[in-house]
Amino acid sequence: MSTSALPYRPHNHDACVAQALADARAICQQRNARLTPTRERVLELIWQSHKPLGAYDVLAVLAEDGHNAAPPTVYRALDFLQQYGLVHRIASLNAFVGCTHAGKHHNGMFLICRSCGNVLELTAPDVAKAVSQAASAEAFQPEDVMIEIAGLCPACRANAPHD
Amino acid sequence: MSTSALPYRPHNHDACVAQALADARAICQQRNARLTPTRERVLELIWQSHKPLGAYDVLAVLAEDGHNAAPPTVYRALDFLQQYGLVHRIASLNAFVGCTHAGKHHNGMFLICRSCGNVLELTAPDVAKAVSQAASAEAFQPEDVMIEIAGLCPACRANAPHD
DNA sequence: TTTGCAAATGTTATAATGTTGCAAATTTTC
DNA sequence: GAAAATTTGCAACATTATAACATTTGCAAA
Ligand SMILES: [Zn+2]
Ligand SMILES: [Zn+2]
Ligand SMILES: [Zn+2]
Ligand SMILES: [Zn+2]
Repeated sequence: MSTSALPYRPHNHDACVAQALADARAICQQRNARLTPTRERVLELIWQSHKPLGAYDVLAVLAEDGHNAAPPTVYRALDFLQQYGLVHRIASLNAFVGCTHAGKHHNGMFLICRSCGNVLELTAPDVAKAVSQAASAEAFQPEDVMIEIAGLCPACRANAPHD
Repeated sequence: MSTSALPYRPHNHDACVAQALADARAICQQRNARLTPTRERVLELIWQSHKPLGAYDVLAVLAEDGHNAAPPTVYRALDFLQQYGLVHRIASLNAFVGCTHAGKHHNGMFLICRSCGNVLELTAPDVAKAVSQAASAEAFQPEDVMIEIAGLCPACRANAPHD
């Protein structure tokens, strides 16, 4: 069962999603935030795909669910999930992925495979430090750091070595 | 004269634009690319504003020029300018800025002030190295690195210290 | 000069992404 | 239970970007 869209590293993705949802519930409870059914469903949908999911992709699945939702429903849910660090928006793709470090204070850095579309979120302290120093050197006060790297993942490199 | 929209650091912005255009002409000639009037005008408009300019902002100015352009005209010009490294697209803003390192091989890193809207492009070798190492550690082959940092520029920090 | 081709532009329509505003429903608080 | 706050439903709209095809332009070979 599961892993129809082969993720970046093989694993039981159903368990992966279930864990993410459990974490999300815990985080929201701790912070007195309401993980309503719609919000939870949106989070689940985003997690089920390791590939970034667009807002209108989410909307389409909600429609299949029988949920007669309009764009604001999805965008509001996504805003909420972002606010609580449960999903990230990938600006270069206009799409969203589940945060793999939810709850922890972190600045994600995303490796986006241009071939298979999978995305891996990393926390790279060296990168964060270098970015912070570069900003400081300009007396700039960073608040939101966005790092998105498009390229080829290991699997796709192996499949197409001469590119 | 000029500098109606105060840039990040004070300077004669007309000269700044003129230099950028001269550089662009040289780069295009060297690479046998045609910097046509529309392309050059779009580049000029983008340079005239230190703040990122949206495609439809460009379109509006072209209309004022009397140039009855449609969206594809602008997007094509922008594609061309990006391809030759003359402008960058800021994904988090859906907008474009002139490249301050045109011709040189570089990966821009952008400091975007959320208060005044100005953008500073840096080349930070330490950041580039750290990113490259982090990607290597995942056996990922980076091709396009996007770093956009939203925050407060020095001037705006000074104006609103307690935020 | 003319002809032929590729690159660039014009034109129309449409797709994709994201927002505003307000009313109704739900949940929380008192 | 009533009042207040949060969340959702809904309709319209705004912004950003692309597709498809016709036309023009720049350039070079015949
Ligand atoms: Zn994260
Ligand atoms: Zn891949
Ligand atoms: Zn640049
Ligand atoms: Zn500023």
